[in-house]
Order: sequence, then C-alpha cells, then structure tokens
Amino acid sequence: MSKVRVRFAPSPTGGLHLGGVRTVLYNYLFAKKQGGDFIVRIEDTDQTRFVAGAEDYIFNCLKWCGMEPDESPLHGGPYAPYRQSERKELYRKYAEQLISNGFAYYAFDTPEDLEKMRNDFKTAENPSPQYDGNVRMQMKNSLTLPEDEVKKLLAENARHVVRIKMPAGETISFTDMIHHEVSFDSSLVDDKVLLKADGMPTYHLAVVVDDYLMKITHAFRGEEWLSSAPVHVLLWKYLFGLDNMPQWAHLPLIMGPSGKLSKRDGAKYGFPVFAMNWTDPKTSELTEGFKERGFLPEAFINLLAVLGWNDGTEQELYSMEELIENFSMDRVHAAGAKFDFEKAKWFNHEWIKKLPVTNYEARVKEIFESKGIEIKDDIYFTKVLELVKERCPLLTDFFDQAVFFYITPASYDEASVKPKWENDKNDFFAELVTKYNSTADWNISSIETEFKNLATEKNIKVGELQMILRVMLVGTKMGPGVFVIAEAIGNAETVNRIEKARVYFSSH
RNA sequence: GCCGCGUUGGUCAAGGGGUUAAGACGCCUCCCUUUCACGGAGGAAUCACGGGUUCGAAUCCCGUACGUGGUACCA
Repeated sequence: MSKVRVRFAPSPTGGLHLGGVRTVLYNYLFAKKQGGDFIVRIEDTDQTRFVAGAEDYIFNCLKWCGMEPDESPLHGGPYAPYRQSERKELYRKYAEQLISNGFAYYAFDTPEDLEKMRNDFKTAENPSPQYDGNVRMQMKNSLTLPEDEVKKLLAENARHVVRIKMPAGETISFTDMIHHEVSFDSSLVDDKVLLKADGMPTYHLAVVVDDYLMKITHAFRGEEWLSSAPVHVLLWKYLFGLDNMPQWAHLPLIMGPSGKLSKRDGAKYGFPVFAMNWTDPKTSELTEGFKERGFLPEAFINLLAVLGWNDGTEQELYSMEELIENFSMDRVHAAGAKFDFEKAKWFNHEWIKKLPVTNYEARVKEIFESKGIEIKDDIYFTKVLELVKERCPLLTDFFDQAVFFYITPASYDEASVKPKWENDKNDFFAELVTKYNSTADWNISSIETEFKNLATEKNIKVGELQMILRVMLVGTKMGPGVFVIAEAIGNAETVNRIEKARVYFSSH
C-alpha cells in the first residue's frame, strides 16, 4: 500500500476558525498515526477574494498549534508549487481532455445570460434554477452552437468557461469514512463550472487534479462539501479512474449557538472563534483568537479533538502524542456538534493545572508587563503563579488572581471588615505589627504561630482575625492561604500592609 | 422548493436488540477552607414523534417532524 498522504487545503481569505483547525487536526492525526505526510495546499483560485497576510496567518496558527506540515508553499516539497494560483497552466489541459471525451463543454453565457435564465425558470417550486440538464440546451454553449461558431468564438478569445456535463439518471455513490454509503441522483446535480473565464480552475477541478498529482490518499474536509462530492467523484472517474480516488471523509460541522459557527458568533456571544487574533487588512476589524483569549495550544487542540470524536473510553484529556496514538476516523461522529465555551474553558483550566508553570509563564509575564507590572524576579513569579493556578481557567486570569503579590491594595472590601472592626481588633493588629517587626525567621509556620498565639492571648476568634488579615493583604476575600501570602510578599511588606489597613479601618 | 447529511439530559457524549441508559461540562446541595478556587460526596436533567419487525427496541425497518449544509465563473 502506498504511503498515506493527506492535505489541508485552505483558501487564504481571512482568519482560521475552529472548524478549520479541527479539519487540520484530524488530517494531521490521521497522517501521523499512519506514518504519512501532511500537506498544506493553498487554494487561492479566486483572486477576487485574496486577502493579504491570510496565508502567513494560517501558517502561524499551525505553528502555534504544533502541527508542522511536511510539504507546503512554506516548507517546499516534491510536488511544488503548492499554491494553486501558481499551478494555473496545469488545469486547462484536463478541462480540454474532458471536453474531447464529451464529459464537459464550453459555455459562452454572460453573467447577464445566467441571471436571465435564473429569472426565466424561477417558479414557486424551483426558486433557484440550476444550469443543468434541463436548461443547458437552451443556453449559449458548445452543445447548442454550430461547431464553426464555437471555433470562431474560441479563436477570437471570447470569454467562456468550461462546464461539466452531468449525465442524466445515474446514481453516483461513494463510501465516506464517516457517513458510509452516500449516493446522489446525477440528474439533480448541476453543470458546475470547472474552468473560469479568467483561466483559473474552480475548486471542483483543482481539488481533483491536485489531489491526483500530489498523490493524496485520503481527503478530509468539512461536511459543507458533501453536496458537491458527486461532481468530484465523476471527475475522478473521467480523468484518473475511481481506483485512484482518495478515500473521503466529510467531517461534521461545528455549530455556533445558531447554525454553522461563524466569526460573527464570536462577537455576538463573547467567545473567540479564530485560533489567533485576526485583523482584516481592509476593514481593520479585529476578530479575537483563542490564543489571545488566554488558551494554551495543548488545551485548544485537546478540546477540538474531542468535539466530534472519542476513543470509546472515559478519557478526556489527551496530549498530541496520545491523540496520534488513539485517533481513528471511524470513531468520528456523523452529527454536527455545538461548541460550548464553558467546556472549552474547563479544558484550558485542566491543562493549566497539569502543565508546569514554566511552560506558559512567559506568556503570563507579557500580560503582567502589558498592564504595567514589571517582573524582575522570575523565581518569585513562578512561585506566585504556582500558588494561584487552580483558580485560573485562562492565562488572562492570572493577573487578577495574582496582582496583590506585587502591589499593595488600593482599596478594601469594607463590608466584610467594618462590622467586625472594634477596638480589640485594632489593638490586636497594632501588637501583631510589633511582633512581626521582630520576627527573625519569616516563614509560614512562624507567621501563623505568632498570629495564633497573640489571638489566644487576646482571646479573639482566630478565624475572624484571619479574614481581616486577608482583606488587609489582598484587598478582598480571595486568594491562597493568608499566611502563604504573607510569607511570599515578605516581612516588611506584610507589616506595611497591615499597618496601612489598620490606620484606614480605624479612621473610616 | 429541491438535494444531501443528521437527531441519546441545556452542551459534549458512551452504549448499536434484554443495561438501574456510562462519563464530562454547566447548574443545585453538602463537606473541606471562617476567603476565592482546587478537591470530595450527593442531586435535578436524556433516547424527537408515529407506525412496524420482535417474546423484548435508545438500538433494526418505514414514514413524519425538526435541525443543518448545499443549491455561485466562493472556497
């Protein structure tokens, strides 16, 4: 059996969303599991939709996710070029081969002609007429025009396209790795354009020709392509033989709160849809990415992998290696899945807890510095992150959960302290400051022992005092153990914060 | 409209003729902590509907409904 080769074939028209990344992932996992090659081919046959920077952006996303292609326009490879716009000259000959075999034809209809046809044939039962067997003989094409006129038009370079001539009354079927037998009635499929007036192929021709030329063995794509699969199957049959056709798998769609997930859903419902931040160069509109929202690539990959796939066990957390080991296409769900941001955050939290802080502290450091907190002591920073990570589902949560390790609170949760602030409390903290000022060995147990001894001596409930101490050090009722915080921020700063708060509470 | 695909709790899902119909997220209660989390123990909540087939259907078949994708010289 020949080596497994799969491809991800994006068109560089904008950001890379969830569904796209999952398509790459399944391609990648399948290829790596079989020891095959993962190819990225850029499908840029529509120059009107070209967006500057989109291709680089896609490769950046793949890099962030840890999925490096074996072949691509960036990585090179034996089947270059990997950009369809650079392969333009290749396609025409296949289109012409189809025509000479009677499987396709030239069509000279103008956009106005097409619009007229759609209008003329439009009825209540058929709101969107297709260019198909029912109308093709009434259009302007090499099937209806006299041969010499066709020759003449071609000779004078009249604008034309090449369309596939869909046969009538055939059942076109194929085996999909996820949906199993899928079949279509060829009479109901339209004469899709194969080669456009500008000489570029459409997706339909290009995908078949390139998959053949690049020796692709398995072709995975979103389910939105299933409807046009009969065109591709026929093209394979006419051009290269069904025996050489790759195995198809049409992946279930990832749904948003209302229908197929779109980038609009992100802004609308408050969660990212793209892998990384994407700014449209034309409109300057920014669409948020999972990365910038505070996701770890490990979590992003993990949550995408199990959205539509499971290995039949109860395992939910998988590293890339484990995914490669366990992935199989036949356990991919046929039904679409609705994306749940709450669960996505849970995955991220699990990975934050699981991975050593050193794995992501550089990113957290950037967040702190962008908010004006300079990190000078990396050892201390690591320790701080370690202390708060179980309350941070997102990387961006670390700031709020840990700023107080760096700055003295500017305000206090007065509602919690005020009702309990009486003279005995004031005295207690005044004495505590004196004691702490002379504490020689500043560690958690000495801090706690001194505190509790003094409380016992003063006959005040320890718990109540601890709560007040917390508010004094943190500002609010949050964070790790109070004495742990005191130890971390140090003797001088602890004393400083207690004294500042004591004065504040006594005068308010 | 037509064509394709799909349908197990709110969400992700296991299970594919006989099960008390797993598990996870979320939600609720309790424990832990006089904080917030983490962790632990419980709880509410599901086989779209109608017909078959069968001793027995969440599981097989047929309809219906609903959802979703396509219906471009876009991918």
